[in-house]
Amino acid sequence: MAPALLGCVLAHETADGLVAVELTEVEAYTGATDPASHAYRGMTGRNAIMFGPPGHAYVYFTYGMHFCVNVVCMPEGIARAVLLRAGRVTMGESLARRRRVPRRLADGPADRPPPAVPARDLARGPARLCQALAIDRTQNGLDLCSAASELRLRPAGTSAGPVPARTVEAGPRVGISVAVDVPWRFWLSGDPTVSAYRPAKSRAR
DNA sequence: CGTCGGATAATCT
DNA sequence: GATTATCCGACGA
Repeated sequence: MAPALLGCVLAHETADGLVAVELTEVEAYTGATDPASHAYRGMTGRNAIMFGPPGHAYVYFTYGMHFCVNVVCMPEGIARAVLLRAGRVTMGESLARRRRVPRRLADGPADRPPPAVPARDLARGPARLCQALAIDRTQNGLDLCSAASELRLRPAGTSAGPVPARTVEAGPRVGISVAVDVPWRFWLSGDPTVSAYRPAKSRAR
């Protein structure tokens, strides 16, 4: 499922408008067989959506300030999902840019405005992807395959043409402290929107 | 360019 | 009480 999601488009339609992101980087989490998965030790309040029907959004809050979104991808009862790690904004770029709020809000009046965010960085990383698309707890559990849903996933390629041929690479997942060698991170080879963060948290002390 | 510390709170043990 | 599927700004090369 995970590499198959590369090139697919996730779109969120809100009162502010529409933002769409073409997925360029994902990670697979296989629940009961994966020590790094939120569902490894069974169902909890947070991960319940992972145990539900496929095609739904599993959104979680982490590090006290960030949201990340997954696509549930196995039948009801089997908790497996794909984390959406990065993408390229294809629609609503100005809206996505407006949603990126600078971290320092309490600056003196003489301060210059913060530098503009490069377009390639708007959805580069799982929390930034959610920020560009305005995804938070409100979207947890939504059916991504329903035409009536505000948050929709559509297949790769467009009505104007087929899926462009691209190379997929695989490697270890990011930011986890167990199962660090399992190569379940997938990305489009050479794509500039793929996240380039340190492979593991340097919290050794 | 790379590396590092800090922010910040829900979730789980 | 510890950990966390992260990001940003500062600093040094």
